[in-house]
Amino acid sequence: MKFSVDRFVPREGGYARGADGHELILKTALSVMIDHGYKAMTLRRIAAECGLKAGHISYYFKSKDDLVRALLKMITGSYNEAIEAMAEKAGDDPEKKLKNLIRFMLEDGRTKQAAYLFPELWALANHDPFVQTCVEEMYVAEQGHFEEIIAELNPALGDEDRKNAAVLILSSLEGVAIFAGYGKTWEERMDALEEMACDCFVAFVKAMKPGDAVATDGLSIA
Amino acid sequence: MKFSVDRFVPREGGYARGADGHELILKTALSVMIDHGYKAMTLRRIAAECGLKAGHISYYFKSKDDLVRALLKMITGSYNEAIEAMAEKAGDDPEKKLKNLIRFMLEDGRTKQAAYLFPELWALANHDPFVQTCVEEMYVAEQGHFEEIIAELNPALGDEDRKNAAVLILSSLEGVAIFAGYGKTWEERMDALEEMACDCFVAFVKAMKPGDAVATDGLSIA
Amino acid sequence: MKFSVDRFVPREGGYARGADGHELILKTALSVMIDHGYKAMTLRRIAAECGLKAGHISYYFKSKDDLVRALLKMITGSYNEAIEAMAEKAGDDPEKKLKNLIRFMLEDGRTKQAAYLFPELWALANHDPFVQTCVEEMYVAEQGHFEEIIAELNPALGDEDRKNAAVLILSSLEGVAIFAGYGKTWEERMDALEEMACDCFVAFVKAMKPGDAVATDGLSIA
Amino acid sequence: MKFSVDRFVPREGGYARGADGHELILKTALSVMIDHGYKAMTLRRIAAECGLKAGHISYYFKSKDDLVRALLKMITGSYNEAIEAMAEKAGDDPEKKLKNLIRFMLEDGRTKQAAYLFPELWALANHDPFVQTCVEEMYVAEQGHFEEIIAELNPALGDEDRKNAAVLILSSLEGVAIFAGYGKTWEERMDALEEMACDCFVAFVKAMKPGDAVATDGLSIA
DNA sequence: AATGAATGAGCGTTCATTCAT
DNA sequence: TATGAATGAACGCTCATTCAT
Repeated sequence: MKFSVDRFVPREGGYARGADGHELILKTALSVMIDHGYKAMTLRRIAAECGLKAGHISYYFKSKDDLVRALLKMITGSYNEAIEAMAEKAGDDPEKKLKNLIRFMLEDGRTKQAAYLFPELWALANHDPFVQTCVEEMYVAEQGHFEEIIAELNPALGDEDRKNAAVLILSSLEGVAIFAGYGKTWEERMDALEEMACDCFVAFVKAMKPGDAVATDGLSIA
Repeated sequence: MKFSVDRFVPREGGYARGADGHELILKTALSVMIDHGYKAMTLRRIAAECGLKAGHISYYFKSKDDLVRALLKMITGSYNEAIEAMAEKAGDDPEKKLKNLIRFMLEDGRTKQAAYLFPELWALANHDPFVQTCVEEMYVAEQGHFEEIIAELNPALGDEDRKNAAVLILSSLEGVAIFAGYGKTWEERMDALEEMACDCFVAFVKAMKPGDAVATDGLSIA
Repeated sequence: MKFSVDRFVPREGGYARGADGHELILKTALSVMIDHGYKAMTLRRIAAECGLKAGHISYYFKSKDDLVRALLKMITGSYNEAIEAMAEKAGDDPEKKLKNLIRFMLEDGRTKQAAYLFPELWALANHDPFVQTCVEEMYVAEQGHFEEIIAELNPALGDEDRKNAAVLILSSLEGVAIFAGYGKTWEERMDALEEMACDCFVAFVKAMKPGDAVATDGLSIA
Repeated sequence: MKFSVDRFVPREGGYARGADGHELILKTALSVMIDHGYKAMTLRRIAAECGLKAGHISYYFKSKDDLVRALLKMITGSYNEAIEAMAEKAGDDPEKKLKNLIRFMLEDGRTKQAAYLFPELWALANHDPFVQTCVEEMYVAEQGHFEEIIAELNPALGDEDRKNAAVLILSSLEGVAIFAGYGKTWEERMDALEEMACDCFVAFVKAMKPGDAVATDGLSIA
């Protein structure tokens, strides 16, 4: 399973004669943002790539800000769905589930979409509270998924330890995904990095000791 | 030691009137980029925050592109210097050195500068080969530093294993830094995350087995 | 018949609001160029004289260069049409036809339009290949018209003699037109100059001898 | 003898260490105007080609307008001198003198300087009374020279006839010079045009009849 | 639902000019 | 003399937006 532009579009289905206006525009906006960056995502360009005229976008979206917000909702909503879908269809073995999730996230980083989109989102989020909230919600959901698996893999852990471990793994994987993802110098190492990440984080979760969030004298592992 | 805006503007000449124009402008441009994002970094805004007029920026930088390039060189050059400085003043214990480096990177993420600047750079790099090259060079240097420490900590590792481990740790830390860095929801967890990251990655490097990049039957730790 | 600004703007569409934008803008641009020179023909000035705002010009012409090119095409196209129209409605007597053409060109020089426009075009042409080509094409057509009349007036002439005579007369008339045309010190002499030019060039063509481009022992006239 | 950039420069001679500031700047301004047109003749460009800085031009010329005026004075002054020099060293035969003058003017048109400079001057003159006066004065002097020769060649002519003939020939030659001069499509015809122009205008002057400025029933020639 | 016309603000840039040094 | 710093206006152009049709 991968995140794709098409996944962002379906909404309620039923396409009258091609795509619904909103969807077509959002889909096009997304592709412009991915291919040329947010700064190149002008209404004119979106319109041109839709086969529409610039002024017509305003019919669907009152302002560019509205469009951006709808776009963000679409993107993060789609990721939320994908995460939930993953959680449902996961098997029984918690170690396997964690590895699957790690591999899923890093595979996503190999797509142009993820590797080019997320830096834009992060940059936007730093200066736009709405974007920040959207992105945060998305990651909170992902974090919850990690927490569930970690709880299965090491049931002895306390709440805080579990949360922190989830955040560490989640954020690390995001880093690896955009650092060694699509188009990057380190892209060819991704296969090895996936295996390493699986081993590293599975071992870490297994080795964690409950009671103290951080073993002050070093972990007992090794 | 931290990276700060001031570190970027070391030279202080004996010029006629006030500080050297290039440095003042670059310093201001950087602060605008950090505080308001690249898309808000217009020549007029930089000029206004410098107390200059828009046209005067062109006196120092032939074009905005020139300014951006000089800015990039300044930023990455400064980070390169900081990394080298760290390498030189490190002690003897490789484990301590690795932990220091990990903490250093995550502490940097707690500064607004790093947390807000790097997403902008990554976004820019995806659509501007020059930025990509600058950022890459910076990370290659950091990667080299990690490799040296890893080689000391686990001398049995082969070249590829060592390189991959360095990339995994470096990119993970970048992810954690911006994910749980300045202004983010997870910022309050950063102390715990630092300790966890130290334990996780030190254990991982120690546990790595030479010969096969990944121990197929699970790591021997724990 | 005279060339006038209005002649440049023949088409009159049934558009929604007012005249067609392209034509209005080109017409205004022309009048600015005539009244104030090419260097004063800024988009803002054209817009202001149109009752538009500067940015709106870019809606009709992608760039100023595009506008200039369209303007050139309009000007030279209109002259080409006028020349053809003249050729068609000419009578039978070749001497009369030549005199008519001479008078036509010099009368044109008495209009502000011609007297002020052509020096701008020549200056532009020297540094802009596109303008040079446009202007050249226009003059080649005029030259052809002269050649036809000369052939009738002195059928014995060879190709080269005829061409050279046409170029001599055409270029001389252009010189007289701008030298003693609208607004010049010598403007009051134009009536006399027209008669003189007619006599001079008609006599010259009649007196030309075939075989050698130039009669080395002086012309046989007088 | 030709007009050349160097001819414009000598002034009072004695060059201290290279050229005097005024002269160097004017000379450079002229070459910029010829090579790139008046619209490209910016103070910055002149300064750069002089090896000076832009602000320094203002030390020599209070304003750009001052510079342009000095430049015009230099150009037309130099042409006036050349015309006088020609008049002095001319021989006895009036026909030869007229032909020499015609050839001189057309040869001048074959230089880039004349062919590129004069259209700029005419364009400027139409919108700047000072330039207009300068250029007019220059041509009045040339006209005087033509009148003298015509008086010798056809002493029976009245004042007005002589003046008009001078204007006709002078303006025609200016037309031919820039029309078939340096860099133009018709440049290769210039040898033939020189001969034709000599024959045409010499014959015309000789054939002119006194008493009526214009023979109302056609000239008696042919 | 869709377009073309129009606006106003802002962009990066260039220019002539001023002025202290 | 000569320079570097600085200004303010204008340039061509792009943008989001509005609105009548």
